[in-house]
Amino acid sequence: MYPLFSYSLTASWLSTATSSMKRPTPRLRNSFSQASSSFLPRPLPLKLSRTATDPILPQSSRFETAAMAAPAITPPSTAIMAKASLRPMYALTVPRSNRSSPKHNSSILIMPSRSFRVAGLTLTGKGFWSPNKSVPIAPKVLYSVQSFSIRMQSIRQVLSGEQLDKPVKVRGWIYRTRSSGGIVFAVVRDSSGIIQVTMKKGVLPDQEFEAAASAGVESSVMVEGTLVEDKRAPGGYEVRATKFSVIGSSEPFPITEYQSTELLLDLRHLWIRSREQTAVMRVKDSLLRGARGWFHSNDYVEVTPPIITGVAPEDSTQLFQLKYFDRFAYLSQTAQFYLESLIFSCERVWALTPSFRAEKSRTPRHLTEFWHLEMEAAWLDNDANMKAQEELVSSMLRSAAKECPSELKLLGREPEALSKIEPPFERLSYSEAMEELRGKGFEVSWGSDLGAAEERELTKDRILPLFVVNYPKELKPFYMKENPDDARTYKNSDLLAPEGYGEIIGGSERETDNALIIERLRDIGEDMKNYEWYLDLRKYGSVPHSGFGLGLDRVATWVCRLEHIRDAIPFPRTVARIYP
RNA sequence: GCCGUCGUAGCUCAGUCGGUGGAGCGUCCGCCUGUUAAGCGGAAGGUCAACGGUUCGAACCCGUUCGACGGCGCCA
Repeated sequence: MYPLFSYSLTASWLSTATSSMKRPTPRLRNSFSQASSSFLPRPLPLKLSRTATDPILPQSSRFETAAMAAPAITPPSTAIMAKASLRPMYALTVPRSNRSSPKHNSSILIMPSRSFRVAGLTLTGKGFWSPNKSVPIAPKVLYSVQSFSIRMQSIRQVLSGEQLDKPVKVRGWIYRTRSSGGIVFAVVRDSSGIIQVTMKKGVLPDQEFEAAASAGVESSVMVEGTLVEDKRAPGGYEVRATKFSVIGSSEPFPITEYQSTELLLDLRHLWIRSREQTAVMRVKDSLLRGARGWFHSNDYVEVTPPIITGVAPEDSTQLFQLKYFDRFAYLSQTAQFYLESLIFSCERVWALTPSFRAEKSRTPRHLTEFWHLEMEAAWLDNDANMKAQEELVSSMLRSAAKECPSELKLLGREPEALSKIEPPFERLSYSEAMEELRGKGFEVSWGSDLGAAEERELTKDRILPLFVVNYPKELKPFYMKENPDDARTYKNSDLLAPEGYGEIIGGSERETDNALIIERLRDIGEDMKNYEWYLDLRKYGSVPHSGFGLGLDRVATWVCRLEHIRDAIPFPRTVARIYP
């Protein structure tokens, strides 16, 4: 999928253009808003070197291609985008350099959308841009884009209505068709949305009409036509086609309106085209960007721990074993120990890795392969650890709410409500949680774990996530730090998502006393040899430190209001399924 | 590891006191110039998960196997 506007080079020119222009034309506004204001204008050195017909430009057009060289010219005043052949192109109109030199009128700089490299410089006349002569800013667009062809647009862009009653061109996949004799309605989707395309017999060539009438669901198509407002069209806009072509025809699509869970899982590679699944992927992408942003602005270093390991940090029955040459290795179920060893240099680290659990879990909350977002920081106690967690989570939510409002609405989640989930989250001690549950008629006693039913009860009516802190030692792993206020418990916390979605983060301050760690390892019958390197970390300048692991797919399940975690990941891996 | 449900057309399902298998959607053909999961008419499409047993006769009763799904525990 081509982005509508390209990035850095375009941005640098456009930012300059914006600042020096009095009235940007409406069609350019989007590009300007994407231009980075911090990007300093850079003069582009250009020199014409030869004349050629560029194969990606219309055959009839003859252009001068330019090679990069000194000298420099100033940036253009106006940018327009052109579509040439099948590849979207970007054109920057350079104003006349001076009135006495009409040769330089209507000059265009063209670059392919996905490349930052300049593909060619075109001029109506021959000549060089002078190194010292600055090009005056023109008050209006000097070159009309119409002489190229209609630009390709994303459906989201088309639905903005900017091109109302004007020619538009979209491409995508047929989402649904309906026909009625001389008229065919095709709903076309692309990665950004759906729009109805209407084809009337006689308006477009018969051959193209027939192609539209017989094109099956999921055929990839390219359509040219006029964008009109029409209340009868879903979404309020439709494209009245004047040109229609099937790029890739589709056999009868196996997913119809009636679908069983089993079928959708077997046809996962096709089902992920659905609007819901697309929305989930976009939301997840945005959550991740929010997380990255938070880590970056808090001086965390993103590191890359191994996936193949030789040591089992927790109960080894949960590990996937694999043949590793002449011995065995395991797929990592947490990067924690590796992150702990990295804090002695980087101090604050985080990593996003797949984690693997060979548990035969059959629940809506478990995958055997999931995306684990883990953090570890030196000089951090568990209170600060929890503050980091709530800040991180709310940054992720803010990001999704800001970047994916329509996707969230499609999934039944109000973006405004999501962005209101801000720190502090409520903290409930394990003991308090047990009290509360007993008050609600649960038969639990101190020392029993919080099951799915208990977690649901604690969070079903909440809007904000809930921290449950200081669990009994028996319920948690050996590496956690003892709670000085209550030696029966650890300095740890679980973060439970609201609305009954359950645990999304497990975190703790780490034990720094090797004697205690060794004692606990002996108690659970671990082979000390496997932990030598881990114990080393406490021997050489140990520091108090904490960290946590967040289940990215679980967060996405909650944010997207999904019933099952497997819909939060494109190709779920569960006990029963590794296909497709 | 534990508890539960299901397997009939490409898809979703109905069908059984045991007697030669049905609908809707999809596909194909025909009609329809404003459809909204369009409508109307017609056609094709099935080793009733597999194997074994009971019976004159099994999609249906019994057994075994395979596959899938719902949930618990474990965790993120």
